[in-house]
Amino acid sequence: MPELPEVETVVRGLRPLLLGQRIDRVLVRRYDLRWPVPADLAERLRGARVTTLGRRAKFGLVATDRGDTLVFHLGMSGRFRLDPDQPMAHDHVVIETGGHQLAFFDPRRFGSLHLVASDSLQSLPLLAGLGPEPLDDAFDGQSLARAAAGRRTPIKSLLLDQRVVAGLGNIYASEALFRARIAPARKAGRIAQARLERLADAVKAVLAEAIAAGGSSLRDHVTVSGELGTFQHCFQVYGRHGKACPSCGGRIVRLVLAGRSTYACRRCQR
DNA sequence: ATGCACTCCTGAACGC
DNA sequence: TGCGTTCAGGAGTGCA
Repeated sequence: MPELPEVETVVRGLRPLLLGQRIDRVLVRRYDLRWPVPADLAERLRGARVTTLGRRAKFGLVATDRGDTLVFHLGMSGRFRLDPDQPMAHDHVVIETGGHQLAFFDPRRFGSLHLVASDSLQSLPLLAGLGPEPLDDAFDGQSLARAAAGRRTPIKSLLLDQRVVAGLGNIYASEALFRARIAPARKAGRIAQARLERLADAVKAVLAEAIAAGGSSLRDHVTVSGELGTFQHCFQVYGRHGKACPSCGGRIVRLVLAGRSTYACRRCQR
């Protein structure tokens, strides 16, 4: 589920629930997520008031008036469940606030929860190495060209490198390359600047559209309230191998790059 | 330095 | 129905 548009959707869903609320209680059921949950997470959050909610790449940021920020990552299967009817096996952390219960649910436990000082988020190594936000001006054809220079890695793999652009994942990398008409296996360093500019524009466009649609829902709910994002209906290539290219009618193919499924139209993308 | 296979974990979907 | 296999939206680690 969660790439940048899905995390943005989750943050927007959490904002009205959490903003200005006092955290009454935090229950940690499992500490062994992708990274260990801080042993003092519950006591440091208890009694704190939520001041802002934001996002950096695929990380959600929940700042409190105690000077700490809760940093969450949803991994592959993470979700927040609002006021669950019944506790589920993978509700690893439960936050009680404003009369609501919010469960961090993550079967595969590839997600994580950190608590860091708000004035030095960079002290968290996971955040320190991130590249520009794709929707910011700092990310454009030029920054992409600098990152691609001399690199023999497939352009699709480069797009997944969070140091190059922070927040793209497997779905939107394929979709952006289709829009830019660039073959995903093409060596990054051998793509003309003009085409990289088109690619940067495509990245921005597909992410903006996906956010507007509430993200994509494949197997999971995206939004906190349990509604489904709808952008999966807009996929032009992702998961559509064997189906017709929406542009030329040719067959969409599936290939594997650096171990990740990749989808493309061989005729449209060069 | 670079590129990539492997790894963590669980569950769903598929083939026989 | 049941069982084994494959795959999944992430990303750090270690190896060649």
